[in-house]
Amino acid sequence: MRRGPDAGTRPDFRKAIPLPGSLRQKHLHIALQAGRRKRRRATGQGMSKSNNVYKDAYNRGLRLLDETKSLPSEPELGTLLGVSRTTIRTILARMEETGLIAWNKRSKTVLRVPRPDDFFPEEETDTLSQIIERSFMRRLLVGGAEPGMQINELELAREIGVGTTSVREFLIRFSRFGLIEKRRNSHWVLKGFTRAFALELTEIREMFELRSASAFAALPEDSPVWADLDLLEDEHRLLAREIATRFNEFSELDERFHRLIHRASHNRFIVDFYDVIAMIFHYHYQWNKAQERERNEVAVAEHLAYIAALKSRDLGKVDAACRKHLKSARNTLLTSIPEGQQP
Amino acid sequence: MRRGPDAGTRPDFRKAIPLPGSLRQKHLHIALQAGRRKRRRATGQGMSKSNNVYKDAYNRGLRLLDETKSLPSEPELGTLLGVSRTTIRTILARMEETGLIAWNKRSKTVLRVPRPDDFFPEEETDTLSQIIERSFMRRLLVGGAEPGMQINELELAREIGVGTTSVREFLIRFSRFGLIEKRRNSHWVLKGFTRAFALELTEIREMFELRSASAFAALPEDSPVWADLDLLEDEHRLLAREIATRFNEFSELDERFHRLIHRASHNRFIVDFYDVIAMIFHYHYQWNKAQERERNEVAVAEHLAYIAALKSRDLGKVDAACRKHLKSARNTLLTSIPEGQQP
DNA sequence: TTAATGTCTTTTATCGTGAAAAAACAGTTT
DNA sequence: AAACTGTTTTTTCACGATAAAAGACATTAA
Repeated sequence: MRRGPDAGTRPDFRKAIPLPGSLRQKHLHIALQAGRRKRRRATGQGMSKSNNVYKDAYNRGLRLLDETKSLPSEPELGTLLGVSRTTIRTILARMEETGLIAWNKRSKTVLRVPRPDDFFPEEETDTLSQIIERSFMRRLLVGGAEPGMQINELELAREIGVGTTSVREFLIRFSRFGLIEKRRNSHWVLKGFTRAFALELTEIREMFELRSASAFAALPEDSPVWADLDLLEDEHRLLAREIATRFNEFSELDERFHRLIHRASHNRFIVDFYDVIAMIFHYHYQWNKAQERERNEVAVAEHLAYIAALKSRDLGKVDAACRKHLKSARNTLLTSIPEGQQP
Repeated sequence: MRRGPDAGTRPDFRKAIPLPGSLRQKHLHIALQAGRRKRRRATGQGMSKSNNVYKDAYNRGLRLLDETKSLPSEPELGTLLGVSRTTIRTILARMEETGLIAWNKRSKTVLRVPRPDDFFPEEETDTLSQIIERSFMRRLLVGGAEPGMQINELELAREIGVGTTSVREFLIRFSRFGLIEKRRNSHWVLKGFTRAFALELTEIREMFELRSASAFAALPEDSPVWADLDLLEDEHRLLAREIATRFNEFSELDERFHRLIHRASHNRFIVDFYDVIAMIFHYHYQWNKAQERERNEVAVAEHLAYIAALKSRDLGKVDAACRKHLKSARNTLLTSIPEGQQP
């Protein structure tokens, strides 16, 4: 069960211990891009919480300055940026400090247009769980993560440079994706991104999407979803025309399209299940760039046919178009899974 | 929207605040059975972890003493009770202390049969998450928990007498049941055990179980599941005969039966989804005792018909029997949901 | 030499704590 | 009076610390 010739370059797998069950257990380490990432030091006291909410909202707030000569009220800004007034006031305070606005009670006059260096760096705006998820998924997909391996909370936390609580909470949330499993009072076990996983995932996906699609087609004329569908159709047409240069924008469009369809099921379990699919496809797209252009070109065409079928309200056509697209989506996913031996 | 005459005894709902959206948000409080439960005090330092694993294993270990005159090796005991050797040794130490056994290295001789007071009290053997779950579900089902209410981690933690971390982790785990939802950077919202919930749940259940049932019927002759099915059939027959007195044992049998069928799908998402159903039915059975005997009597008969259909391998019969049972299960669930008004 | 026991180390489960962010309250302005 | 700003309180998020439990290593008995 040795890995390829590069096995020596990733030295920190624990020695496998023989188990009663035939599964050999190893540990899942995260290989960090360039040495150990050391977050937050030299603060003396353990820093409790990063202010990424503020930083992210600040960056988004800067973009508002381009458009107007004065900002709206604090509560309005709050809804606009999706944060509380407390955070809005922190943002305004900094905007005043850096000379972007003049702030006096109700008047918030824009003094200058933001420069690139006014923005907080991207990586400081990420949620902790996003950081953890990325590290974890990189490790999972980069290879070297064999089914049956142990996942060690403490080790993960240390390697990513975060507290154990955050890692635990991440793993609990992540467990619903079916890739890991907890042993009571003990470690997590990696079930792995295997062929079996992909097949089980797509089985459910097909079941759910076929049902959602026929529910969609049965929706009344005056339902707002038809307008949404028209908009998405336009976007697909546009993308199809410029596919040579914009093929990497498909992933995002794909998700919006399928979510729209799933929402027609009016079933929270179906809608929520799309999170699993979206997660898998998100990382899969990032990782497997082979024939990306061709794959996406085909998919866009399939989507357009699927949309046409929906608009026809002909359940037979919908079923056929949906099946066809899901089949090729499954094949793309399956071919991207390395693996040769699986019982 | 006042609750019944006992409303005054549960005084601590927060005043509802009017919201932009028409949903009135209230807070979900837990009404504890007899005043506030104060766990762990007077220890000075915050106690980190209860030793319920030890206590539960100890209790189960006591039952072994009835059967033999001497206990097996430590590792063997470990696998038997499902705990580590460390815990086994703590157990043995106490058994020696209380004069239950004589322990010297490999020899562990039973000196006397355990008395009732040798056992740790039941409530000390519960997991923290079980405690939290019970409190939470009681509140949910006892009424007074309206959709749209806020769930406050801190408040829950204080009322149950546990740390916030445990409550957070519970809520994250619980969220996959579709009854609550998190607002980013803010509180949880109760979606409620509504008619809509029950319908969405049963829709998926029916989809999954029909598929599992036909997969089951298609299993080869020599598959071990047929033996399992035979055993379950016997248990059903036995229960049917003594239904007058043992009707409350059905719930557990029901779960085992359906899990066996779902396992035939060989799909982790289908198998895992049964957790949602089991959870709902578990609390539903506890709460709704109306016509319990009659309901269970009918269900046992339906199960037996279902089992016969499976054994016939006739897919048409399987489908019909499965549909029939699921339909009456859905009706039972639906009639137990109070609620009059739902948009 | 295998499988147990005895001992030591590591990991998990849980708490209290503190900063970030939200929410509530109180006072102003229009 | 409605909507805003200013201020205070509460809650969420994340950390380090610690006892329980698991796991690894060392030693001994069969």
